Amino acid sequence: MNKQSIKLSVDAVVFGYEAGKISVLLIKRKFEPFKNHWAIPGGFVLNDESLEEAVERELQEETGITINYLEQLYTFGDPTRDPRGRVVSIAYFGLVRPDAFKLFASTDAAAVEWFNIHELPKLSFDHGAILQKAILRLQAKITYEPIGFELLDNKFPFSDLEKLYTTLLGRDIDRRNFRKRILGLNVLDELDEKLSKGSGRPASLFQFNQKRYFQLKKDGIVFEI
Amino acid sequence: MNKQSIKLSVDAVVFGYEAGKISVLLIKRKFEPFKNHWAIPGGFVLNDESLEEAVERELQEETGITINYLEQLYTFGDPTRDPRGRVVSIAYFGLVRPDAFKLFASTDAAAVEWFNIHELPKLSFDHGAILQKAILRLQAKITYEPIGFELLDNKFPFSDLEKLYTTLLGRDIDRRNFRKRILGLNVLDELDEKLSKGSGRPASLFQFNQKRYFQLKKDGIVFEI
DNA sequence: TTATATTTGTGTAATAAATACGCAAATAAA
DNA sequence: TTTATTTGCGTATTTATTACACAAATATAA
Repeated sequence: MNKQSIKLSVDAVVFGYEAGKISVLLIKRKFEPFKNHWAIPGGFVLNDESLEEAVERELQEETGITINYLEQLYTFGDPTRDPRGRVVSIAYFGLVRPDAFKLFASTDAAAVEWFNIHELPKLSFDHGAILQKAILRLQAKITYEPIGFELLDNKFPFSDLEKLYTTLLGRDIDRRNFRKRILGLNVLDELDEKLSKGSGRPASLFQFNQKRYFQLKKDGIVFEI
Repeated sequence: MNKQSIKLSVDAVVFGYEAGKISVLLIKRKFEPFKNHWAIPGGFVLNDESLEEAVERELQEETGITINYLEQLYTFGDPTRDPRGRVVSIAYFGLVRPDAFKLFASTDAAAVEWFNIHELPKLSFDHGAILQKAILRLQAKITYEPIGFELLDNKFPFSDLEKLYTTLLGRDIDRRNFRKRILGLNVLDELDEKLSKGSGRPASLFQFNQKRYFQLKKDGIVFEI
C-alpha cells in the first residue's frame, strides 16, 4: 500500500450581523495559490491540536477575531479541490457579536474584510461552495436552534431580533405573532433597562437566558420558529 | 513549521431494518490496535479517491455490502482518539435495504455481524460516540427527510413503514393519522399488487416515488412527520 | 410649545392543522 | 364455520397558526 499523503486543513465561515446586514469574514490571501484572491480564513491543522483549536488559532492569526459560537459544518474532500495536491478541509461555521466586529488586525493575510453575503467576490478553491453551504445552514438553523442571539449584542431590543430574522429568512414576519412566539418560549429575560435610538418609543432590552434554554431543552421543549 | 503527520480515515455507520429491529453493521477487527474487538467498518483514505469512494471501497472490502444511501455524518478529530497516533476520521452514515442484509463475505475483517442497536458490544476507538451520533441523526432525520424508505424493500406494505417509524421514534403512532399524513405527502405510489403475510387482510404494496418527491421539494413542499 | 413622525407594545377572532377515536372488510388458522 | 388477525377508512374535538389595528412613548420639525 502506498503511503498516504493527504494534508488536512480547517476553514471557517464566520458570520456577523449589523444594521440589517449579514456579513461574512473573508481574507485576501498573502501567498500562492490564489495569491491576492479572497478566501475563507483557515489553514493546516497542527499535529497535536484539536480541530476546534486549529480553527480558533487560524482565525486569531489571520483575522484577530474571537468567535462567539462555533460548530462543524462539513468536510470537503474532493481530490481536485486544491491545486497543490490532496487537501481535505474540515469546514466550520462561526458567529460573532457586533462588538467583535471591528477589532481585527491581520498578520497572516494581506487583508481582512467583512462582505455582505449578497455582494461576495469570487472565492479561492471551493470556498464558494463552502460558503453557500454555510449560508443554508445558518438560515435553516435559526428556525430550530436559538443561535440568532449569538449574532446580537448581549442585551438587545426586540426589534433587533425581529430584523435579524426577517433578514435571514428573507421574508416579512408578523411583528405581534413573532413576539408572542419568542416570548412564549420563555428563554428571554426582559431587563429594566430601556434603549432609545433616534425617534420613537424607547424599547425594553432583552437578554437570552442560555441556562434556562438548556433546562427547557432537557425537558423536551423545542425551540422552533 | 513542523511537517504535518496526520492520517485520514473514513468510517461508516450502516443501518439496516428488519422485523421491527434496527441493526448496525459491525466488524471484528483483524489487526491491532483493538484486534478482535468490534468496530465500525472503515479505513484509511487513498491519495486519489474521494471520501465517498473510500467509504464504499472499505465497506466492500470489509463487509461485502453495497449501500443504498450514504451521507456524511461528522468528522472526529480528537488528537487522542487513536492510540497509533493522530488519525482524523470522517464518519459517514449509511442505510441498506433488507435484501442486502445477508450477502456479506468479509475479507479484511475477522467477522462481520449485524447488531441490534439496543444490544451493542463495547466498541473500539471512539466508535461508541460515532455510533451514538449516527443513531441521533437517523432518529432526527426520518422526521424531516424521506430516508425511511431506504431501509425498506422497494415495494412495501404500509404497515412496514408504520412499524419502522414507531421503532425508530420509540413511541406509538396513531395508525390512521400516520397513514393520512404520509399518503397526503403524495410521494407514495400504491401498486396493484397485494401482499399476504400470515393471517389478516392482504395489504396493498406501496413504492416511494423519488422523482415526485424531488419535484415537490423543489416546489417548496416539505416532508415532515 | 405644539404638532408630526417614528417606533414600541399589546389582544382577539378566523382559519388551519393536529389529534382522538371505532368499526367493517379480507384473509388465515383453528 | 367460527375465531383471530391485519388492513383500510371518516369525523368531531382540540390545539396551533394566522390575520389584523390602535394607543403609548419618545424625537424632531414647525
